Amino acid sequence: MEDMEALPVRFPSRKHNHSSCVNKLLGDAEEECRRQKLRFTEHRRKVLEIIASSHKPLGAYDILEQMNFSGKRQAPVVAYRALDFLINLGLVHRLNSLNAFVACMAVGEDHTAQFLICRQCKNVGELNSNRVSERIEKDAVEAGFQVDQQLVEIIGICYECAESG
Amino acid sequence: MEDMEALPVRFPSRKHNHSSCVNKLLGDAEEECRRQKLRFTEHRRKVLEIIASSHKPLGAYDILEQMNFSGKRQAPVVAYRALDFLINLGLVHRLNSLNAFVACMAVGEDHTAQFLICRQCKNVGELNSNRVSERIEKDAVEAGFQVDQQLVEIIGICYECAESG
DNA sequence: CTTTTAATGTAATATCGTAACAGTTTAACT
DNA sequence: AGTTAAACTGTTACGATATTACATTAAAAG
Repeated sequence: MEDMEALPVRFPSRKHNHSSCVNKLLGDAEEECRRQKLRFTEHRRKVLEIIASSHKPLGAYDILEQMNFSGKRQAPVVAYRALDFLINLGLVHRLNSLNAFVACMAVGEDHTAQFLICRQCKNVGELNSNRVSERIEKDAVEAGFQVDQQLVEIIGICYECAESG
Repeated sequence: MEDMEALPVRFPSRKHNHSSCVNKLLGDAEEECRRQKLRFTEHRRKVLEIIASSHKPLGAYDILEQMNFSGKRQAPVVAYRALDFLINLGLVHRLNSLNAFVACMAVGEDHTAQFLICRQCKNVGELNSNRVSERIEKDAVEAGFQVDQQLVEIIGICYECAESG
């Protein structure tokens, strides 16, 4: 029997409002940190802001470049530390096929992120399909494997790029 | 409706015969190269041999270390060139979450490799489930995304490790 | 207000991967 | 066979990604 629930797909449209989605994410971060009694420091805020301002995946060194407030270049470890923090909070995802990072588009929804990576426009969306994650879980278990973590990255062409040739 | 076909799972048992699976793979490689009129050179053979002799993923530099025949250290690019070749032939897979490489366990079967990575024994198996790949394909298409390539890595605990505590 | 925990600054280094280019081998074609 | 084109190799250098280690400072807890 097919599961007919709607797919919670999120792919960034070309014309959506960036600043509002950045603000939303920063708000979520603050709230989450308050709840968990974690510190939302300047570095962490800045890194989240940088990542959220792009739906294209950014490398750690790209992020680092944009952290030159006060003209001072930060050491790599600064970016990596903030990224680790944000990833643990579920606010940022790492794309293993690209060694790059994107903001989460479904904060707080307890999803198993599957990523849609457009190889033309480089935008990244999330296909958070329970059907996919359950299928993986079931088949792995059937194979005698106990699943802790799933990593699904789907490379192809997004709707808008397909449209425009 | 569920698809009831058997899962073609392959997870290396602790007691399987390595040398026979290495030989099989080398044989497949030779045959495939003959068919496609490609050259199965010394480097390529050696790299395949090294990878096939381990079901644990090996980094490019691990492989390189084992290429010291004639006491001479090879340059990294030597390993990467051979790896590219073997990957294109479908004889070797790259694990993006580990920056490492494993031998294919289903040569010539036209599969969309999904990897089972045991975080205890570090062995890697293939769960080549059409149900999974079709589910991903369908849901992505439904989301307006045209899939070129799937990358699925499943991290957890294998059967044998679960058994032995 | 002191103790402890968490975060930062800084330098060095490890790990992974590629570019560029000259030289050599192999295959293909007269 | 001799010539040409394509593929592979050797070598150097470098670029990109990520972590370790340790001293210092800031924040929270008691």
